[in-house]
Amino acid sequence: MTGSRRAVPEEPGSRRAVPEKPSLDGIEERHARRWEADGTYRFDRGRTRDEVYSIDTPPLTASGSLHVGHVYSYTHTDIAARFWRMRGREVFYPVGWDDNGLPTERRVQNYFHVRCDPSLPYHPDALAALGITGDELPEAAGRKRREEAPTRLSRRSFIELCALLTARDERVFETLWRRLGLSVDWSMTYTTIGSTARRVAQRAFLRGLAAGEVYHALAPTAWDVDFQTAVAQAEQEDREVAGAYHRLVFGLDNDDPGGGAHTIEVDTTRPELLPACVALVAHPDDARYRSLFGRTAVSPLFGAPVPILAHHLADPGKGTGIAMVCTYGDVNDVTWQRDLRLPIRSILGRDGRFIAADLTSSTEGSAFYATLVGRSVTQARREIVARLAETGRLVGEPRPITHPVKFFEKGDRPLEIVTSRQWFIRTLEHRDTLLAAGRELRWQPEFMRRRYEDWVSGLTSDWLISRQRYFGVPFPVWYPLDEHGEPRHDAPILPDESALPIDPQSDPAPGYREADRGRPGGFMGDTDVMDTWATSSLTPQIAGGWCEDEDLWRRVYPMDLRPQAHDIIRTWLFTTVTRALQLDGSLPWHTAAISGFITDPDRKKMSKSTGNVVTPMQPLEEYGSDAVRYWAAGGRPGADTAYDTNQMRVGRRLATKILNVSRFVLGFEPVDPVSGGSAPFDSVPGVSEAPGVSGAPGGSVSGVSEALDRAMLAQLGLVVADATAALEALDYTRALERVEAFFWTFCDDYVELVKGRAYGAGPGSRSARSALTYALDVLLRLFAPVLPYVTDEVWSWWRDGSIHRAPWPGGAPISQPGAGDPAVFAAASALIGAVRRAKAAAGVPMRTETPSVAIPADTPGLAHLDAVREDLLAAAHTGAVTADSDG
RNA sequence: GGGCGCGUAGCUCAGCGGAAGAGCACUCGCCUUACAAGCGAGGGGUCGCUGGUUCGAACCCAGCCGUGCCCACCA
Repeated sequence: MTGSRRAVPEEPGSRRAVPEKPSLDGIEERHARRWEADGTYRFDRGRTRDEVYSIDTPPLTASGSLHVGHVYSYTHTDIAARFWRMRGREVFYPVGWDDNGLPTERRVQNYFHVRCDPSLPYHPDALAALGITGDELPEAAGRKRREEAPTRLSRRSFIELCALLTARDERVFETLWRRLGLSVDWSMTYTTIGSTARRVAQRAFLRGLAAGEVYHALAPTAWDVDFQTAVAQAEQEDREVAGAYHRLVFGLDNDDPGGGAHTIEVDTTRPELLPACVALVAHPDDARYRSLFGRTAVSPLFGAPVPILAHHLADPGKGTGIAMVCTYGDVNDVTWQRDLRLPIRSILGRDGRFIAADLTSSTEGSAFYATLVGRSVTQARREIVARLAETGRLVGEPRPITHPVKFFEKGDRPLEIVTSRQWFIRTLEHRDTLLAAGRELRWQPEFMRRRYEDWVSGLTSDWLISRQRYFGVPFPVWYPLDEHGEPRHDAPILPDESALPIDPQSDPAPGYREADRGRPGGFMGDTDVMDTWATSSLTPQIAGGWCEDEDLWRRVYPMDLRPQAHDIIRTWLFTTVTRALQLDGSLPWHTAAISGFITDPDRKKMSKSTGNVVTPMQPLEEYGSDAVRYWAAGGRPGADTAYDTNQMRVGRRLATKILNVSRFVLGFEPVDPVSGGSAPFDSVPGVSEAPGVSGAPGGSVSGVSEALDRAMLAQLGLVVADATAALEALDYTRALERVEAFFWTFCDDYVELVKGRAYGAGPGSRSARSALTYALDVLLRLFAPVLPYVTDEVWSWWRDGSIHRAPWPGGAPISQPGAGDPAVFAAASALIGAVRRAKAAAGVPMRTETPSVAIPADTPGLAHLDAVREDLLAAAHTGAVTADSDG
C-alpha cells in the first residue's frame, strides 16, 4: 500500500473522475438535469404512511412578485425534505401554484389594461384583438396605453386571459425554483384554479353545506368599493390615515319639561354619512346624556328625527361622548343597528357612490340629498360640510386627527360596510375546538402558537368565503327563478358530486335546459367565486388526493409538516385547520414550521410598496444556489433575517473549500475505509436506524490505527449526533453551525496534521487515508441538505447515484474496540494552534524548519502531546515541541 | 391600546446560571506540493438601562428604554 498520488483517469463509466481543477461552474445545470432525468426526487407511492414524510408546501403565488424572501423560506423546507429523504423516509413534496383570486385579476388588469364586464357576451376573437395568439403574450401591453380607457372583456374572455398569463408566469417561476434546487416532485404540481382543485373545493363546499357548516346570508359585510367585492376579516388591515372631527349640531324635540338645551353636539369623522343617520347613542352611565335617552333629535340639513339611545359600547371619552349611528359607518354601527333594532338607511352603492334613497327627511333635505346622488364619499363629504358651515350647524373648524381605518389589504380606499348576500363557513361556534387544535399542533418556533390563539380568540364573525369576482372557483349552486324572474335563495339547486367541477355560469342546473337560464320559472347560476383562501385552505386535500385518489390519501395524510410564514397564520394556517377539522375532525399536519421575513440590510421589511425588494435570480447567478441556500440556512426558524450578500460569499467559499479538500482526499490511491459497504455510520449499534431503511450496508472502519485519526472520527460522531438531533427538531441553523465548525477544524488542523503521514507509506499512511476518506464521506452527507449541488458534484467523482438518495449518517464511528477519544482531537487543535502562535510571535514563517518550538505550559491538551507528537512535529516543521512555563 | 419577538465586537449573529464566542470587516505575516476565490497570527465588547434573586447573572425575576412584527372598536 502506498500513498502516492493517483493519476487522474479519464471519465470512468458512470462516475466522473476527480478533476484536476475543481470548479463550481456549471454544476447546477449538470446536476439539475441529472436529478430530473433520474427522477431523484420522484415520490414512490409504494410506501406506507409511517415510511412517508409529507409536506404541505405553500402554493407559490404565480401572480405576485418574487423576492428573496421566498427563496429563504423555501430553502428551509427543502432542507427538511432532503434530511428526511436521506433518513430513509419517502418524501411527499409536491408544489402548487396559487393562481386563482384577486392578485391574478389585478395583475391581468394592469398587464393588459383590461377590465372584466360580466354583462358583455363572450366573443371568441376578443383575445386576438389584444394581440394574443396562442401562447404568445405581448410584453406588458397595458403600460403603453395607460392613457386609453381599458378594454372591456366578457367574463369568459377575462378568465381565459388570467389562465394564459398565470400559465406563463408559472413556467418562469418553475425555472427559478428548479435553479434553487428544491427537491420537489415536479410531476405532482397542482394549481389552485386547476380542475382537481376546483373539484375538491366544490366537493368540500357541498359537504360543508350538507353538514350545516356552510351557509349563506344577507348581511352587512366589509366591502371594497374599487374591487367591488366583500372582504373577509382576515384580509383587512388598519391603516393610520388623516381624518378630522366635525362637530355637528343636532336639534332636539321641544318637550323637555325642564326647559333644557335645545341642541346637542355630536362629533363625527364621517359627516357625509349624516343622511344615513338613524340614531344617536351614548353610554348608559353618561350623566351628560342620561336625561336625553328616549327623546328624539333632529338631524341638521336633512331634518330627520332620530332617537337618542343608550348602549354600553358608546365611549364617553370619544368626541362629545355621543355618537351618530349610521348605515353603516363602522362595525359598531352594525352592532347598534342590531341591538337597538334600528332601521336601515343605505345611501352607499357597491361602487362607493351615493345612491338614490328613500330617506325620512325634510323636503329641503330630500332636495339636497338628490344633488348628492352619484357623488363619491369624498365629494359628498365636501358638499355636506360646506352646507353645514353655511347653515351654522358646524361648530368651529374640523379638527384634524389621524386614526386607524380599515382597508382591504390589497385595496386603496377605505372599506365600506354594505349589505349583500354572502357565503360563510362557521368558525365562531367552533372556537374552543380550534383553540384545542392549536394546542395539539407542534409549533416551530413555539412562540408562534400565540399568534394563532390570539387570532382565534379575537374572531368576530364567521369566515366569509364568497367574492364578487371572476377568476376563482365558482360556487356550485344554482337558484330557481320564480314567476317574476327573482331568484329563490332559499331553494338552491346543487349538483351531484360526480358532476364536479361545474360552472353554474355555463352549465345548466340539473333538470333545466340552458335555454331556461335567466327566464322566469327558469334558473340562474350563483355568480360569486370562492375566496382564494377557501381553495388554498384545502392544499392537503388537493395535493393528497382526498376523494380523488384514496390510496395516495392514506399514504400521506395527515401530513407531517406545514411550512409557512408568520404573516399568514391567521389566513392560511387558520383556514386549513378549520377545513381539516370540518372534513376529517383532525389536524391536517403534525408540525407547523413558521419562517420569518427577510428584511433589507437596514432591517426594514422587504416589500413591494417599500421598493426594497431583491429579486432572487441575480444572487443565484452571482453567488450560486448553494451559497444563497447557505445564507438562508443561517436564519433561525421564525427569525426575521437581513438580506446579506456577505453570507452568500461565505457560502460560496465553503462550497469551494469542499471541492478542494475533496480533491485532496480523493487524490490518493483509493482506500476503502469501510468493510462491507459504502455507508459508514450506518447500522452502528445503539443508534436508531432511519425508518424505512432496510438492508443498509453495515460497516465498520478498517485500518484506522492512529490515535489522532480515531479521535477525529470520534469527534465527527458527536457532530453527526448533534446535527441529526437538530435537524429532527427542524433547527437547520444549529445543524449547519456544528457541521461547518467541525469541517473547518477538520480542514485547517486535522488535514494539516496528517498530511505528511498520508503522503508516506505503511500503516500510518493507510490509517490517515482511511480516516480522511471516511470523514469526507460523512461530511458530504451532512452538508447535502443545505448544499445539494456541490455535495452531489463531489459524490459524482467517486460514487454511483445521487448523494440525495444516500442514507443519512447515523451514530458514532468505530464504536468497536479502540474507539477514539474526542479529547485527543481537541488537544491536537490546541497544540498546533499554540505552535503557530509561537512561530508567528517569533516572526518565523510556518514552513521554516526550526530545531524546537516552545509553547506555554498552560496550553490545553498538553497531556495528549505524546499521542500526536509525530504529526505535530511534521506539521509544525520543527524538531521538538517543549512546554515553557514562562508562557 | 393589547400580544409577541429582538437588543452581545464596526456588521450579521451564536451562547441562555459557573473565567465573554464565531463569521465577515480591519491590521500584520506567508506564492507552505487540496485550495492565494487560499493559509497563519493579531487588535477590538462595563453582553440596552435600572433594580432584585444567587456564593456567582449576558443568561433567572421586575420595571423601564429602543426596535420590529402581529392584533385591535373608523364616533
